[in-house]
Amino acid sequence: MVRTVQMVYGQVMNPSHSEARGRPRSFDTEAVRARMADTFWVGGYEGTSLDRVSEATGLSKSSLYAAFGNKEAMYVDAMRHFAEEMRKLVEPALRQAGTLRERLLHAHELSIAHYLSEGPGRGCLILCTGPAAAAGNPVIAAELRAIFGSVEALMIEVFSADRAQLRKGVAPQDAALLAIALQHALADRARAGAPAPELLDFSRRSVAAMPWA
Amino acid sequence: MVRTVQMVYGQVMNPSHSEARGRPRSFDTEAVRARMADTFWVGGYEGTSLDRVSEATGLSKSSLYAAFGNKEAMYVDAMRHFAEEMRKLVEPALRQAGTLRERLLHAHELSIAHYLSEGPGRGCLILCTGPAAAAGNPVIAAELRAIFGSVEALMIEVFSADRAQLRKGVAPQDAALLAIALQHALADRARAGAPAPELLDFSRRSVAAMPWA
DNA sequence: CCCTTTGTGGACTATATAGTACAGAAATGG
DNA sequence: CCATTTCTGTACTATATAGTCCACAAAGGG
Repeated sequence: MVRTVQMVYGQVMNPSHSEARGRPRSFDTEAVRARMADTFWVGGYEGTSLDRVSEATGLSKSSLYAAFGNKEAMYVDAMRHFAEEMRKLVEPALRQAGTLRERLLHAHELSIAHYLSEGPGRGCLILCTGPAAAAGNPVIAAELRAIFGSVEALMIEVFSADRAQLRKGVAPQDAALLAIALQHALADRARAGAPAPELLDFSRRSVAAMPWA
Repeated sequence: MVRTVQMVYGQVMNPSHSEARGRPRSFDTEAVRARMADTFWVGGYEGTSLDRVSEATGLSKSSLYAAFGNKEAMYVDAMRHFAEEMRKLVEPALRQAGTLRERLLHAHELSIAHYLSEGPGRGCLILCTGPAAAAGNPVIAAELRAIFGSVEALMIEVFSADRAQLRKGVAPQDAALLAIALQHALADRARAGAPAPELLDFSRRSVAAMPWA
C-alpha cells in the first residue's frame, strides 16, 4: 500500500476567483474547456491520454489536475461542455417559427454540420464516446443519463407545444422519442464516416416517415 | 516412453484428423470467439487490454496473436460475432407471423433482454463501443458501416414485405430507418444503466408513435 | 524412428499511461 | 520589504500496455 498524502487537488473548478489571493490563472478556463472537449471528442475517454490533452490545451498536467481534478472529471466536463454547445446550436432551431417538421429538419442540418465540423468521423462526443466509457464507470453513466433526461425534456416540450401537427392519437411524448432516436442514429453514422449528403438523406427520409398530421 | 506396440495393427482410431500437419489446437475456436467478444463487450476496444482477453479466454497472448492477428482484428472479430448472434436472435422474430408492429415489439424485447443479459449497463457491443473506436481507425469504421448496411437491408426487406401495414404515403424504406434509429437509442440507454422496464416502456411508446396504417 | 509443421505458455521489451513532488513564479495584503 | 496564497512547468514514479521471442509440446509423414 502506498500512503500518499492526497493533496487536496480537490476544489474542482473555481471559475470566478473574485477573492483571488495568490497567483492568477494564466489561461482562459473556457477556452481550455473547449480544447479539452475537442480532444476527448476525437479519442473518447479511454482513447485519449492526458499527455494529449496537455498538448492540445498547452497546459501542463499539473495545471490540468489543479483545475479539474482527474481524468474522469475532465471527461465529464467535456460532456457537459459539448451538451451546452449542442443545446445552444439546436434549441433555437427547434423553437423558432415554422412547422415542427421544418424545425426538426433544420435541427438535423445543424447537428449534422456540427458532427462533421472538425472533419469526417467525429459524430457526437456524448452519444458516440460516452456509452463506451459508461460501462463500469458510474460517474460517466450517471452523467449520460442526466443528459438523456435533459434532452428528452426539451424534445417533449417542443413536441407537446405543437401536438396539433402530429397525427391524431399519437402522444407528443411518444413522438419525441422517435426524434431522440434519430439523433443517436445520425451521430453514430457520422462517426462511422458517413458524408453529409448521406446523413441529410437519412434525416429527410426518416423525418418524412414520422407521424405527422 | 512411447509404446508403439499397442494399437499399431487393429483399430485405426484417428479421432479428429484432417490435413492438419502440426500440433492441433487445444481450444474450441468458437468458444474462444464468444469469450473474447464478451470481454470487448464490457470494456470496448481501447478499454480492454489483451491481458484481460487472455485471462478471459484462458489462452496466452501468443495463442491469441497466432489465431487472430492483432488486437484490432480481435475486436473486429468480436463485432462480427456479436452481429451474428444478434441476427440469429432478432431476425426470426422479425420474420415470424403477426403484425409488423407486434414483431417489432417482440424484436425489441429480445434485444433488450440481450442488452441486459450479462448484467446492467451492457448495451450493444457494436452500437455502444464501436463508434468510440471508429474515429481514427479506418478498419473498425469500415466494419461498422458494413454492419449498418446489413442491418438496414434486413429492416428494409421486412418493412417492404408488409408495407400495407404502414400508413399510406409512407415509404417502407423510410419507416425502416425509424426502426433502426430506435435500436441505437435502446442500446445507448441500456449502456447508460437503464433497467428493463424503462427500456420496454421506451420501446412500447416509440413503436406506438410509428406511422402505422 | 527422425523431421517437419504447428501450437503453446512464460519471460521479455519498449513504450505509454495516470497521477505526483517539488521548486520556483506571480499575484495580494500588510 | 516580507509573508501568504495560488499557479505552473519539469522531472519523476509505478504500473499497464501491445506485441515479440523462444524453448518446448504435440501431432503427422516418410
